[in-house]
Amino acid sequence: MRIGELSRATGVEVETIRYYEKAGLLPPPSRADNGYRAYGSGHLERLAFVRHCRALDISLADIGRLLDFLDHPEAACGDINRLVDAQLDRVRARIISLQALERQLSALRRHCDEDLQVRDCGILQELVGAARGEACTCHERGAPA
Amino acid sequence: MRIGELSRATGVEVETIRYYEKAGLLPPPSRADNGYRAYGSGHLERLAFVRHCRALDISLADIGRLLDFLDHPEAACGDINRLVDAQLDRVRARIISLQALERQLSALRRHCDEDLQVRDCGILQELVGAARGEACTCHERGAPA
DNA sequence: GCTTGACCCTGGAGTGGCTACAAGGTTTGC
DNA sequence: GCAAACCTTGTAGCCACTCCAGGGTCAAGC
Ligand SMILES: [Zn+2]
Ligand SMILES: [Zn+2]
Ligand SMILES: [Zn+2]
Ligand SMILES: [Zn+2]
Repeated sequence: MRIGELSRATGVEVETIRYYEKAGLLPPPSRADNGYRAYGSGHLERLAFVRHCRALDISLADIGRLLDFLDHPEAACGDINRLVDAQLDRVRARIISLQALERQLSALRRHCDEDLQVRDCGILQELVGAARGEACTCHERGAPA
Repeated sequence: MRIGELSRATGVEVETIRYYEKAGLLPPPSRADNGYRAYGSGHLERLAFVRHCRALDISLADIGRLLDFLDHPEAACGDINRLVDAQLDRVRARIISLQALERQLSALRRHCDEDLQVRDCGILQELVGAARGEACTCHERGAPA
């Protein structure tokens, strides 16, 4: 299988496949006489695994760790659980901070309905006022996430 | 005001302030004889505005647009409303995709409770099976967002 | 035999929003 | 007189790609 076929079989762009190889997530395939990469079904399965984990927003570093586990089936699996737990914690924290953000943006949006001059726009007035510190705590301590 | 004082007054790191200047969000301040940047209260207010918008996760490019509006108070404000609407849409879409992700990760997490050998870990088995296409659609069409 | 187009290769640059140096100059306090 | 704390510029790194330049390879069609 050449890289274009692997790309079509998995829906992963050719450049991304080469990037994963350079990042150590895909073992370097053998090469045809002309230098073209030649993949087998093991590569396809491994690439699908990587993409499935990426769809779960798992970082490439963590995917590398999971692949190491696959290569060491007799090890203890506790670190896998902890990896998934940490991922879940990150996702939940991000959801909470985005929900807070959504509330702030909704409130902001309600400050202007019509097509006014900028000087009269309630949104901009609110932003300027909040930045001055009136009723705003959000930018005193870092971004929401 | 020197850059360190502005940094302490706003809680924004010195490097970030210089970065904003290079990005065109802060006008270049005047310089003292020794070449040190010398800021006034206008800079402080503008920097606070930038940080407040960043806390709302507005991109630097959009913040630049908002600053342009501040400099043109007689323009129509419709684009401001649209900018905030687009930001809200992005945040809401991201929340929905992260909630889907949270459900998937929670379901995944339930596949292993104990400290087993990797070969028996339900999480890893589930990941491998899903990557093979058993009951998985997530990686067929791009990442969740 | 010659062209066209699809495919492949490597290596480097760009994205956003910072952060972290390196290598120097300046000021402040003791 | 000297160290610590400040300032300057410029560059490189982070993540996970994405795109491009500048080439090589190969099959089909004329
Ligand atoms: Zn999947
Ligand atoms: Zn308005
Ligand atoms: Zn704020
Ligand atoms: Zn387990």
